[in-house]
Amino acid sequence: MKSAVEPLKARRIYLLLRDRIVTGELPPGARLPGEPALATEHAVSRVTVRRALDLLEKEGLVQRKPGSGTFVHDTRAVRPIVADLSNVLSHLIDMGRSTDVRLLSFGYVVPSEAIAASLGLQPGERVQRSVRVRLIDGEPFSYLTTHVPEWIGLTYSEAELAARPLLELIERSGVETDRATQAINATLAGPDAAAALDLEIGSPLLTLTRIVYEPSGRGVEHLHAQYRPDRYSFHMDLVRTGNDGERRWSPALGRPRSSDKSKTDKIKTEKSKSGEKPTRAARVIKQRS
Amino acid sequence: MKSAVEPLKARRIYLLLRDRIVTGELPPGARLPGEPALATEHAVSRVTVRRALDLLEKEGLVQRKPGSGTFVHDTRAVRPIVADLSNVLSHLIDMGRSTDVRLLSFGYVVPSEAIAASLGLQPGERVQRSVRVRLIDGEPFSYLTTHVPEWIGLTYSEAELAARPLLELIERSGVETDRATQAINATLAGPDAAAALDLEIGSPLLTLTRIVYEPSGRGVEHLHAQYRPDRYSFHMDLVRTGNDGERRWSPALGRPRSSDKSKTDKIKTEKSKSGEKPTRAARVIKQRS
DNA sequence: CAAACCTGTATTATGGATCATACAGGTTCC
DNA sequence: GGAACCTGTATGATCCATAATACAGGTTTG
Repeated sequence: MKSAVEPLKARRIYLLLRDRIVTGELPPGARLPGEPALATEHAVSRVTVRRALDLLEKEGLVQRKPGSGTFVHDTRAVRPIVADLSNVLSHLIDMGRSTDVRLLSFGYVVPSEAIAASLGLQPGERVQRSVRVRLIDGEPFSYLTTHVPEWIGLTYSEAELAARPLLELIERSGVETDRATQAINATLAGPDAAAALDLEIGSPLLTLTRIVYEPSGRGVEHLHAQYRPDRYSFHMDLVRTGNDGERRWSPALGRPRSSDKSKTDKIKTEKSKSGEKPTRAARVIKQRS
Repeated sequence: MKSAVEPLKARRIYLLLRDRIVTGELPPGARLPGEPALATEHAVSRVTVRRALDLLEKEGLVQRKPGSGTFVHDTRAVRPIVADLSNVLSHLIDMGRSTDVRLLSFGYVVPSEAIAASLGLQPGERVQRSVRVRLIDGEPFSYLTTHVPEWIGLTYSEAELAARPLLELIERSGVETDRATQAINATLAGPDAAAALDLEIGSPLLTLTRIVYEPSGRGVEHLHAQYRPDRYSFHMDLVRTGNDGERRWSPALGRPRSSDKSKTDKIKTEKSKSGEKPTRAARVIKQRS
């Protein structure tokens, strides 16, 4: 019996340290354990620890000072974008931040059985499939794959999809949308999503799968979204609704009441180093929401 | 110049194929390229391809048929548990499935800065920290870390925490809880969570961070939950609420309309096949909700 | 200054991942 | 039946990640 394939130890340690940094367990400026300590702690050699630290340093997450130690880079305070339940980036628009959309793929295909079933299609019926990447201030944070029944997709062009929200185009075609279901989950980044989101393969991603229905019950849009957890997360306020013995929470509708001065609300608006990172030519169309 | 640490080739191919499957590019039932084809396509040896397929097979994503090919498994064996937004496993109770709780750790510590801030504590103030694992039908699916201010934690014992929901104990101490905030995100499994959830380090996890407040605004509970994405996911129904031009969704309150026969909370007390799966000695206390 | 840390660098040894190749046996299709 | 696929299995060679160890040089602290 061969032992199961297991990730490189260096990569494992890199991921663990990276997680402790981005989750705030190791706050900016903190000095992390010395290389010998990390080596014994994880039962690996010091060489392996160094390779993990090499990756963190290359990524700009830590800074090494010979003779002194390795420290969490402080200027890396990019707090994740916060979206409410309806997946609306209300804060962003208020703050004048720009979101761009890059259309990576566009075409008509025969969908997988699962997607066909969720949209209520006949076997063999085709759908329009598109892959888009959404960026905020030039940084990618979501990787969207959408499937729309062909008869709806044909009512708009590729250029229109790149420029306007998909749901708007669907409704423009005369379709009414009144309800949807969605599921939130987690997965690992595949090669395509990793490349689009500027991540390494195997990074964790937050996923959202949403199916939009028209009143008759037919599905009109299947959305599969993958988010960088360090740049995007779902947030909601809850209120107690259960009676007496029942302990239950329900989402508080309306605008989230930004909790007093909880530090999660501090969103840096300016990021002055604009223009340094020219986006690839390609198709980049500015789009609201 | 040392070459950068790069993931095992087998793992990379595993992730690549996995991505093509979950995104629907390779629909259930489809036969994926032969091992020699995959080997040349990715410029690796056939042995390496086989190791990638081994992982997919062990995960239940593909099925191999000697002489015929490797096929995407049609029926996802285990369907994840579905929880609604309030994190209530309503379905489970309906179905008479049992959830157990295992208390892994219990003690009083000085919390990290982030947790102290979220609970509104003074520097140096101590909290009660507990780590629990929740199981369904004997299989672990969530890893919970809770922090509670010391003055509340002292009102109940370790045994009580293992037997009763934490929120109930908090309220029993005289504290009122009326609102909470929570964030959903994704991360990678660390050593502790991986061991508790029977996963490999580096597996993706769905996380929920919830802070419960009393009316005065002080935090009374900090909950950090990590879920196995293959056994747990958040699900919600949405309805259109935006006016005219605004495309907006709001969570539909009330019971999810997924299963028509959603009876009111029938709580099955018995678990007929008891005694068959003897949980490890340790402390395992049955607990409702 | 000196002791005790730290990172940076180099060495050799070893085991595991990978490669290239070959063959056995089942399935598909003509 | 037979050709052309496929997966399953075995082999030995090679390469690379890792381990173990040692030493150099900077930083911190008393």
